[in-house]
Amino acid sequence: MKMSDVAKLANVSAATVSRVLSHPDKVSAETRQRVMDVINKVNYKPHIVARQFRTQETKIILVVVPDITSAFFSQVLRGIEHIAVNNDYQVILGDTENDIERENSYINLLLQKQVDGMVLLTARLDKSKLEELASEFPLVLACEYVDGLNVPTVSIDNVSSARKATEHLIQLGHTKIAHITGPISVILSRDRLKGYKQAMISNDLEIDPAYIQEGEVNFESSYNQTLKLLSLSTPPTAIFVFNDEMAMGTIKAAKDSGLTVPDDLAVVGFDNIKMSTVFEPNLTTIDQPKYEIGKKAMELLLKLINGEPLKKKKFVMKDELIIRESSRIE
Amino acid sequence: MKMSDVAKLANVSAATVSRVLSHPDKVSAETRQRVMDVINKVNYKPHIVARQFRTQETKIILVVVPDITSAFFSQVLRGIEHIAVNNDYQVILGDTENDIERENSYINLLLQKQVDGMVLLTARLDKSKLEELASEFPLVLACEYVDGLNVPTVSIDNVSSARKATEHLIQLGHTKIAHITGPISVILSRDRLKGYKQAMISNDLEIDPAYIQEGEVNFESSYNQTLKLLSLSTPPTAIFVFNDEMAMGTIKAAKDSGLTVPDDLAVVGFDNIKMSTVFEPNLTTIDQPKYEIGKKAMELLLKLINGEPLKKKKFVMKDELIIRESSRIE
DNA sequence: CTGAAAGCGCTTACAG
DNA sequence: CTGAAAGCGCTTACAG
Repeated sequence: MKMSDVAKLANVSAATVSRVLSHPDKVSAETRQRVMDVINKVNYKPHIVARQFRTQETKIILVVVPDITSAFFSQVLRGIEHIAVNNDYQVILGDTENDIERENSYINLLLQKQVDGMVLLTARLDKSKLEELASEFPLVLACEYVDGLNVPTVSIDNVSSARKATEHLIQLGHTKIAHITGPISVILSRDRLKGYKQAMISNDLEIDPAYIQEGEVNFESSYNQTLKLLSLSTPPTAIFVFNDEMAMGTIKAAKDSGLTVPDDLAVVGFDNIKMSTVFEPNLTTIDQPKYEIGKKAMELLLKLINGEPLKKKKFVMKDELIIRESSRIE
Repeated sequence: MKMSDVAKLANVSAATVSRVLSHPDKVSAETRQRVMDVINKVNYKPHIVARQFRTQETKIILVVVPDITSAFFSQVLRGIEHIAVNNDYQVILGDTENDIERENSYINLLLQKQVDGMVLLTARLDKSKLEELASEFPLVLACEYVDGLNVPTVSIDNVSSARKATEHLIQLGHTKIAHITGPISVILSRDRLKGYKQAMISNDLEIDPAYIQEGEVNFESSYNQTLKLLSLSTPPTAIFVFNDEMAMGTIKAAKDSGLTVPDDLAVVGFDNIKMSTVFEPNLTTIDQPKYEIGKKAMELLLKLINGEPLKKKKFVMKDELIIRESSRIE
């Protein structure tokens, strides 16, 4: 059943059926009713790909995620999805599993016009490549970003939030504060490290190079790096960790080493994923507005797609230090 | 830049360019090379929607998930995605957030031919509606299923695994065993409840109606239901809980009530999500082969799409009882 | 091995 | 308000 068949049954032209569906106000009430009756009777559904082809827009956007199983990104994704669906866009999921090759390959969907735009939740590609792409297609970065890149970006200020997290530990009286970073190739890791260093320096605390350990973004890696830190001749009394899942690994390592958190070791995580209030001790962490980041990113993408002007390109969302048991002194 | 432009530059017809891209063996090596040179030089990318329109297949499948932020479903999704991407399919994400209306609306993507097939990870719709849909479109159910429905389905045997979980508690000597179910409108909840009852009955244990509490699929709900159970005049000494996240809520409630797990209360969860080994005490649980379920479901969907015959329709994957601290007697 | 031609099912500018 | 016609960019059956 196609549009011309419906047209015949309703004694109108295909053009009129199309109008009834897409611009009902351009059709007389009487005709509209007659056409709608036929549509309902035969349960006609327009062939969307034909429409996409004709209008040259797919009403599909692509979201590229570094890890779909992450509690953090799935919340951002939900924010994106809500706004997308509310605006009649579908979402194609691009899970890269932190593989830059896969990140790269998803760009083809844009080049081949399979999607109208793209939200990158991971941005490991060349700056020049991204810039070129953004000049040609609607593109928004969220969570991850690229230094000095002139592309719409939504994120928190990772440097200042990491500084805030570290200063919280300093205020608790800690001086031997270690930091377990994420993969240093990722800018988020470098920015959080920067914030840690700023806090240490501005409080006249020495930064022991051995106190900075690079981890991977998972429980086990942080567990191991923590054991390493705890076996130093003067182990730290507090650790700021790249994210919450890793912070749980750190706490587990402390427990397994016979230490109590926060008494023997204070720990601060990052992201405020749901588990941070389930895990014991509850995690002190930096809350990122995950849903809002996704929402904002999708709103920007819609503006780009619709050719609306953007007032500004960098959107810094509000984070918040949330103090819980893993650093609280009773 | 379109195909006919490439054709002109290479001094061939558009048909030949198309063949170079889609059936290179049907073109002479020389011509193929000449065309490829032009394609690379001008960085031509075919317009995928035009191809979709012409071939009447989109190479996109839809996955409908009840909750994208769930640690369980994101693993299933990853299995689906891997097989999809390996077969040049893209995945549109349909997050219903347990809303049957949204589940229903995603069906339009199938009716409007925007996707070649669909994997349902939630199946709350009418049996007849699903059957009708499956007769017309490639459709696979996974995780959730519908009783007596003749549609390809991948899942574990929830009844027997729930029985196994309950019997584990019985073997530990427990007789006062409660069960916190999921929403009873969902078949998974009913099947796990059935398994619980079977285990109790076949071991001559009384099933106290007050020992069966319906929960929602989240930490808080199970926390509250557990408090209710623990305040009974003869509280249970063991609880089998619908899933791991809920089991964590149960354990938290026990702790907050001054009980020790597993000594005062043994707890068994379901799914074996990653957090079940991070949470303390580690959860005894039923492992579901999440990734493999997704993989299998997508493999079946591909067969349906390609018109290959299915040897059977019901695929029961292997689950496993994993005994950890939350029920272990030292 | 290659090309000319038809056609996939819509939408929209144009004419009336 | 409505219709006739063109055309979006490919693929493929057919002919040679």
